[in-house]
Amino acid sequence: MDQRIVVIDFETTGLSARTGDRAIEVAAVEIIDGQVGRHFASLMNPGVHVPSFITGLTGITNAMVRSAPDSMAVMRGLAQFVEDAPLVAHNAAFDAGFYGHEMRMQGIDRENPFLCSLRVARRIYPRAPNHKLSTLADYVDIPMQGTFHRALADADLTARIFVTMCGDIRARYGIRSLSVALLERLQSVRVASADAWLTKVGYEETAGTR
DNA sequence: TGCCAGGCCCTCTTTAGGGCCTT
Repeated sequence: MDQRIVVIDFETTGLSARTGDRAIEVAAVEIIDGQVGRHFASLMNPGVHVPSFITGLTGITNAMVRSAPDSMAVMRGLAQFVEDAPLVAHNAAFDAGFYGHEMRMQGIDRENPFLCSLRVARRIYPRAPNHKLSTLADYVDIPMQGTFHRALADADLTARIFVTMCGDIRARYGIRSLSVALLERLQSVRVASADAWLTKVGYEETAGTR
């Protein structure tokens, strides 16, 4: 894939922006020419309390958030880093919800398309024990660098898993031009028929170059 | 008062239910 894409991960106060939860940390990692490149990462202060459960899960404390830049500054920096790139997240519905919510709260108009590494993984690695980020890292033999449930470590790991998945798709099915559009199509193919669909796509691409 | 996320995905389905995944 020669298009610049950006992997994004939020740490938040809970599971839903709609019920008042807010982002407290964000990281974005770019992928260019199939290689992991620059990153953007920051804690952010939305002015809300961090629940003890979240501190236990992430290690992010109320003191850390209070001394962080406010949400406006961080989301502006994130918008500059992301630009108009397609975004990738593990369980994208979650991160897309917070991305849209936090951008709107700061008056920033962004409509980046999202790809879901979880949905792709379910189709490419149907035999994995499960499709949690940590399990997938073990399954494709990628070591974690950093701490789970911190934004930069999770985004970087997601980026390296995504690059590996794209490489496996190319190698397994003979697909050379692995575009964002093709991955969006793959996400909508039923899990049970993804293997046959990718085989067909690879065959058609090979036939088209003869 | 009682409840409190929500989209994806499979199956003992489709007039539904429950597990998976994210924090």
